[in-house]
Amino acid sequence: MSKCDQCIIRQFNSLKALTKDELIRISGCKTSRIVKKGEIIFEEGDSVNGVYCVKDGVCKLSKLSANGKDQIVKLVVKGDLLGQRSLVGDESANLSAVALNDMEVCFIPKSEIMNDLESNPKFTLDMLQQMAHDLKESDNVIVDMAQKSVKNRLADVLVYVNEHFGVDASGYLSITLSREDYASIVGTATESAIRILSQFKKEGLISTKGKQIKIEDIEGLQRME
Amino acid sequence: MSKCDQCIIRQFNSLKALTKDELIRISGCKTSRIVKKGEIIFEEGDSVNGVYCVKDGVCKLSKLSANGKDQIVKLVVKGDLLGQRSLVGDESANLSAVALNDMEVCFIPKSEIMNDLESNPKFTLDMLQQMAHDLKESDNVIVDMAQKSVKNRLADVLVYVNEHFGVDASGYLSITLSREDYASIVGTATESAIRILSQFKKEGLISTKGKQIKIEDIEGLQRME
DNA sequence: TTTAAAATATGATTTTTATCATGTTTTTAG
DNA sequence: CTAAAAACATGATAAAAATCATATTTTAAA
Repeated sequence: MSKCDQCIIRQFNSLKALTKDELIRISGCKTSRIVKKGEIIFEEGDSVNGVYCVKDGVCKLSKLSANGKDQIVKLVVKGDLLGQRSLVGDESANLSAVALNDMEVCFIPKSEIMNDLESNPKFTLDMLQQMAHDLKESDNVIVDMAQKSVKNRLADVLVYVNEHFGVDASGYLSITLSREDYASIVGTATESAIRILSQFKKEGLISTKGKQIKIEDIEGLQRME
Repeated sequence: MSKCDQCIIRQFNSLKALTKDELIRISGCKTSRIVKKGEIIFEEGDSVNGVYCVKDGVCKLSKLSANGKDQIVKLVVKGDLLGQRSLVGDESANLSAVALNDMEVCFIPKSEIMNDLESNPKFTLDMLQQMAHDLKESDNVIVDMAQKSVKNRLADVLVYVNEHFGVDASGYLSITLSREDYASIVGTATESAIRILSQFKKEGLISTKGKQIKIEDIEGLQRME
C-alpha cells in the first residue's frame, strides 16, 4: 500500500496541511480503489462515511431534480477531495458522484478525518479555505445560470473544459462528455445542447468527431460570454 | 459598548464556539453600527477586512452579471455572519451586501477572527460546518435554477420568505421586497416577476396591498414546486 | 401638497428554449 | 460480426420568458 506522506497528490488539497504523523496514521487505514468510467462512487442519500482523495480521473457531482433530470453541479478532478461536505455537515450525500473516466481514488474513513479536524487547526483552516472557494464558485454558477443564455453557458463550459482538462494529441478535448452531460451541466434539454453544438460547428467555433469535440476558435467562444 | 459574551445572537452562528476569553477580547475591538434600509454594507471588489455579525435586520447578497442585472444569491438574516467567505479566502468581496430593512450589525476586524481561526479548532470547525451548509444550499439553488420554471422558483421564494421571516399583524410578509428584488432572486425579468405575481393573485394564491404581499394559499404555492 | 420619479402593471411581440417526432450514426453486448 | 441499444441529429411545433411600449399607481422630495 502506498504511503500518504510520499503521495504527491495531497499537495493539491487540504491533506497537505496534515503533519507527517497524521499522514502515517491515515496511510494505515485508507483504502485504494479503481473506479471504472460510469461507475457510481456514491449516490444522493448515501451515508458517505469518509472522504475520497482523487488520485486520477474525473467525476461529476450531480443531483436529481424534481422533473427527473440530473443536474451536474461540479466536476471533481485529480487532486480534489470528494465527500468532505457531507462529512463535515454530518449528513447523507446531497449529490451523486459518478466517474467520467477511469479513476483511482483513496478512501479515508470519517473518524480519521474528524479526529484531525478537531485537533489540527491548520488542517481545518485549509479545509475551510477550500470550501470558501467552492462556495464562491457555486455562487458564480448561480449568477451565470440565472443571467446567461443557454448558448453562452455552453460556450463557457467548453472553455472551462478546455482550460481545466486540456486536449489530447490530435487537439480534441481530453475529457469526453456526452451531449447529455453537457446539457446537464448547462441545465438545458439534451436536444438544445446538441442543436447549439451543431450551430457552433457551423460557425467554425468547434469541430467534432463522433462525440469528441475540438475547439477551433476559443476567442470566439470567449467573446460570447 | 455591549459585551459579546453576554450577547444572545452569537448562539446562532460560529461565534458560539469561542471561549469566554476570546469573546472578551473581541468585545474590546468590535464596533457596532446601524445600517439603514437600502444602505450598502460592502460591494463587489471591496476589501471587507472583517466579519459582520447581524444583530438585527436582513440584507441581500448579490452580484452584478455581465448583462448589467443584479442577481441575488442569498438573504442574510439576524444571527448570521456576513463577509466570512471573503475573509477566509483572503480576497475582495465577490458579492455586494445591501440592507433590505434597518439593520444592526457588529463588525469584528479580520485579524481578530483569523487569530481565533488559527488557534481554536472548535471555532474553525464550526465555521467549516456552517460553510458546508451554505455550500449545500448553493448547490440546491443551482439545481432549482437550472431545472425549475420561473413560476416555480417564484412560488418557492414566497414560501421561503414566509417560512423564514413570517408575517406581520395583518398577515403580510414581514419582509417587503420590491418586485425587482423578487425578479433578482428568481433570476428573471422584472416584468416577468410582476406578471407571475399578478397571476398568483388571480388564482387566489396571494393577495397584495401596494408592494406588500400576503400568502393566501401556501399549500397551493408549495404544490407548484 | 404638489410634482417628479420610481415602482407596479399589462398588452403586444419577439426570442429563446422545451417538447415531440423521427431518422441516422455510433457504441456495445452477445 | 451483427443486432440491439444508446447516443446523436434535426425538423416542426409549442411553451416559456424576454423585450419593448405604455399606462397607472405609489413613493419620495421640493
